[in-house]
Amino acid sequence: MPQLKLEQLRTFLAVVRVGSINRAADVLHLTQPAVTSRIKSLEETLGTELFERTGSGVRLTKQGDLLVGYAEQFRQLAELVEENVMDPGEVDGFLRLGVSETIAQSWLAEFVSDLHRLYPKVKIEISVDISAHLREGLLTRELDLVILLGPISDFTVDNVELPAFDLAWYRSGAAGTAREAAVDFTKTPVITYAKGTRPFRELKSELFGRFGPHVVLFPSSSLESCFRLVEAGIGVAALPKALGQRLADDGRVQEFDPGWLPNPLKFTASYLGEPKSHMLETAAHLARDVAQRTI
Amino acid sequence: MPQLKLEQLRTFLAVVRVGSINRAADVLHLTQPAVTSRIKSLEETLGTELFERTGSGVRLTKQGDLLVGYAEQFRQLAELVEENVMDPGEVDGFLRLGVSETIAQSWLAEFVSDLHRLYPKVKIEISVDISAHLREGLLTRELDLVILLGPISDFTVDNVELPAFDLAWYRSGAAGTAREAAVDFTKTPVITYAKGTRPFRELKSELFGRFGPHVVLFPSSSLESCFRLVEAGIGVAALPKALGQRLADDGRVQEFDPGWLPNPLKFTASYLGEPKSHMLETAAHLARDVAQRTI
DNA sequence: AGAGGTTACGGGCAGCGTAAGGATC
DNA sequence: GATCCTTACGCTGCCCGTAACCTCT
Repeated sequence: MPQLKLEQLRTFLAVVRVGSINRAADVLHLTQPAVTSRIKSLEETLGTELFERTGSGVRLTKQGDLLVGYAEQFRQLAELVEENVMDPGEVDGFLRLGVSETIAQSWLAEFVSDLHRLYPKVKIEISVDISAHLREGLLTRELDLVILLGPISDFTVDNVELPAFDLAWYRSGAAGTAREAAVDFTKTPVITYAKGTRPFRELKSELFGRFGPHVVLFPSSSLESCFRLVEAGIGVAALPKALGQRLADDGRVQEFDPGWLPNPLKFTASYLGEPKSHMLETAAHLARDVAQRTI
Repeated sequence: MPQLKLEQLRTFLAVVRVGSINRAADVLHLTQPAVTSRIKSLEETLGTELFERTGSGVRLTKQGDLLVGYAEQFRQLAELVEENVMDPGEVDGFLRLGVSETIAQSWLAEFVSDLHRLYPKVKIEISVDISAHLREGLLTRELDLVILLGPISDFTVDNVELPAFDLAWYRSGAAGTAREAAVDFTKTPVITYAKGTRPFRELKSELFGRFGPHVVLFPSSSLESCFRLVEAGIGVAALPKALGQRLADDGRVQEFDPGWLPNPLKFTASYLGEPKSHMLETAAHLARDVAQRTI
């Protein structure tokens, strides 16, 4: 009785992609019975079973496998319409955005603001986490776009390179600190990014190479805390100039030059190439533009 | 807010094809406000005007013209799904069928029965009319499939040739009629198909050539009436053997051989090639199969 | 017992038809 | 005034979420 609906096909593809009705429901922001119902009604209009219901999850039947190809083509076509005839202001959907804290502290607000202006109907969900978790989230399709210490070396992922964050060494700006006193890295704790992050690993390796294993590292999962610790004179830190400059101007911390610096932090905006989404591409490039404008 | 829907695109294409919301409503079996509403909602989801509303009808805007191409592709894709993954028993829709009376009197019932068995969910609407009107109906898209004295020489039309109806001469079977008496075509009225039909024209031309302008023709728009008139002894007629045989067997009419016969009646099952419809193709070929089986 | 899927049921909303209201020729 | 499209409005039916149930590991 009913006709084929694009919504059914999109739902079908989501289920195929994640291999489970339950997880598809999450991705689609629906309850699980709703997804079941959509699939059932699709099966009814086609007069065919699309999935075998096994005990643990679903598996495509022969007919279902056949439909996947057509459904993908429908998707592509809808994508083309969105790109070429649809007013971007009318594009609707969700964008689950994951960002590193460095980004959150610098130009995230401006990026989200611009993105919202371009796609006012798109709901943006923001998660701040370390790059390793963001990478995981992207690959398991829990996130759509991640801005992290990239690139992600996976052929399913497209990476847009963002301008790097130059680092600088900071120590307390308190009056008691002699401005010219040299910092002894074997005695002063070095505050840095959380364990498990690339900057942590690189800095640790660099410090070991230069000063031996006796350096003391205070990793912190909060950038804000890092600056607080530096300000309080607990230790020194190599942190993004883009974030430290303001505090240095206020005299709360001061920059110093021990003669070497960790590498700049190279971020990428990364997203899955399949299924192709023009909005995601645009958003990733918008991130680059905003970053260039801001840094 | 809403997503693109195939139904909207189908409606859009129908409006584009017939150039009017009113006529599209007829074709789609909807009221005219319903079509307006669908188009408006499509325009809203795209954020673009698709039609310029002139006083008399609608005209495509630039954006609308752009969408037509994509909508056609959606249509084709949906068509492919119907052909390849959909159970024919689930195909839904309308089929406006136009047939000549000769067909209606012979194998129409069996054809419709078979068609309904193959596509149980398709609503079939039957019109019986002369071939000229059926041709007109097809070209104005008021009919989807016509079975008539074809073919229709128009490149937009696909014609499937059906087995021809052989004719035979019939006169009354009443006892009073001498079985061997020769028929005088200049004295006996010749009953035949309605004015404006091809058999009428051909027979008239043939009779004039053989017997001069003094022959008397009684055209009738009802085949059943033709046989009644013959049976009552009003005149003679060249009518399809497939229809006359039964009456001859009953002795109500009798076949005779004046030494010549009009050409057999060649029918075709004809339908518009665009938009492509697998169901229509199948139906046309089914008509041929049924006819071959029956005649 | 827990994870994954289906069934049952109530409520909200989209979309249809009827009817009335412009606009253009 | 006729034709064509839009707007207004009530109603129906679809589809979602909640909740309970089923079935495998």
